[in-house]
Amino acid sequence: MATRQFSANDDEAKPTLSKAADKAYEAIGRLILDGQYKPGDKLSEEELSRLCGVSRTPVREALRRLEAEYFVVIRPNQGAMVAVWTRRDIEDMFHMRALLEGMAAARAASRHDAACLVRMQQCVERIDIAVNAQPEPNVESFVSENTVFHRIILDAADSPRLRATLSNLIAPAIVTRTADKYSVADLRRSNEHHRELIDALKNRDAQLADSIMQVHIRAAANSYFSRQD
Amino acid sequence: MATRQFSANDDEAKPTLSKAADKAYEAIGRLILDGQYKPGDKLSEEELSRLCGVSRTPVREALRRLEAEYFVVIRPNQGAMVAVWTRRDIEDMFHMRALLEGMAAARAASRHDAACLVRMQQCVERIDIAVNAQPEPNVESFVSENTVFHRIILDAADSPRLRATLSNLIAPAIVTRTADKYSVADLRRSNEHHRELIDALKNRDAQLADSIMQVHIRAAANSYFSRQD
DNA sequence: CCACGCAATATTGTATGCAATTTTTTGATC
DNA sequence: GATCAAAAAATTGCATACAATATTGCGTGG
Repeated sequence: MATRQFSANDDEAKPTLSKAADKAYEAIGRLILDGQYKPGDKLSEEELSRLCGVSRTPVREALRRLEAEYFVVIRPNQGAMVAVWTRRDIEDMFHMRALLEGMAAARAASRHDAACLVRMQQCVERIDIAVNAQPEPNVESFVSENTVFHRIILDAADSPRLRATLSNLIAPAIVTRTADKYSVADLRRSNEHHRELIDALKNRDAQLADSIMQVHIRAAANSYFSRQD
Repeated sequence: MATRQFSANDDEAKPTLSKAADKAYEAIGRLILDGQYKPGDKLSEEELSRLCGVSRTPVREALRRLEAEYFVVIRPNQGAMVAVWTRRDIEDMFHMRALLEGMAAARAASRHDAACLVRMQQCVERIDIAVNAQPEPNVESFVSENTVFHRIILDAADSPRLRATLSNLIAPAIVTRTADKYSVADLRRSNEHHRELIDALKNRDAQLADSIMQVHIRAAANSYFSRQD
């Protein structure tokens, strides 16, 4: 749909990434994630078009997409800059995610099929491996498997609108997550929530699935904020 | 921000609507709302650029914005078409609105100031007038005042992210509302909810405000679906 | 030395032309 | 007459040139 993970593959199989606008979107997103441009930095169209190897037209389109996903802020006649997220912005996004992913979980409870549960179970097992890796947890693997897990539920919810809305909230969250490390205890508890979720879905308990998911996201928010400030 | 109401004024005072892209956005939005293009219809860039009196470049930008707001669907290399909303799509949007506007109401409960309440009270009174108009309710006035009422709460919630996300869900709802008439009973009940909301906000009861708002939106959804299908 | 205004510069916004892809038409074959 | 292939037409995607707006630097006056 509208959101990509800057490297994870998309909905439909796309033969190539030939589209210049996609290339720009991908490249700019990566530049921001990698910290080449920091929050508040100006994003010059010409500069980006040189870096991306395409003209300004697709760069502009990419910037508009990134604006819709809260990665950049565009002011008329003044160009784009990397969005600055306050603590409250991030809190609000966690809060909204909690509500909407809770809704997704509730819907998934009544719509999922057996294949979903199997795939979710596999995710949980891979997350276990990532968490228990020595000498320290494999955070990268954790994050990617966690993303897949949530995506399975979102797909099972089978609501294009919910999916589109949530995508714009989840993508930014990935940024913040990959940036730092969670404690091992946090990671373990997170995966416990995943197990509970699978059980709730198995029992087709929509209300419970909703609640667990909300707790799950709120806990992630707490973990996120506990370490730094 | 990203969303406009196709005629209602925007956040900041803008001297003119000189921007070609804005003009295109406005014009195309209106063409869709007025039914000149119906759901599923192809939106040719060249045709639109002629109708809007601007070149294809700003038309393309306008179409991308409208895509973000679920008004149009764009398929790569195949252009844009007016989005087709299934009943389930609309239900889902009401559901998401209920959750997020509930969140907004809860936040507003702890943040609002006196001026907010006064303005909301004025809205409610104007809605009363619209509802009781003879020989039949003034639906247009009802819709516009209702929009203002909800906007006041959203502003009081003071969350840029919530505001941006909700804007994309509310704009489409306006389309569906203006299209048909609600019963007088529905309109009255809706305004009763508004009064209850003001009371809850006055008492700084976040939980209650949340619940009332959710009921309010759900009721609107029911009214919407009860008449046609 | 600072404030203000104006010119010079740089950047965004729009129009147009060309390339790439899709859609339609046409015609040949079964 | 139907089916498929290939060419022609139309449309989207991209690059470039130009116009409009904002920013910067300089000079003048206080």
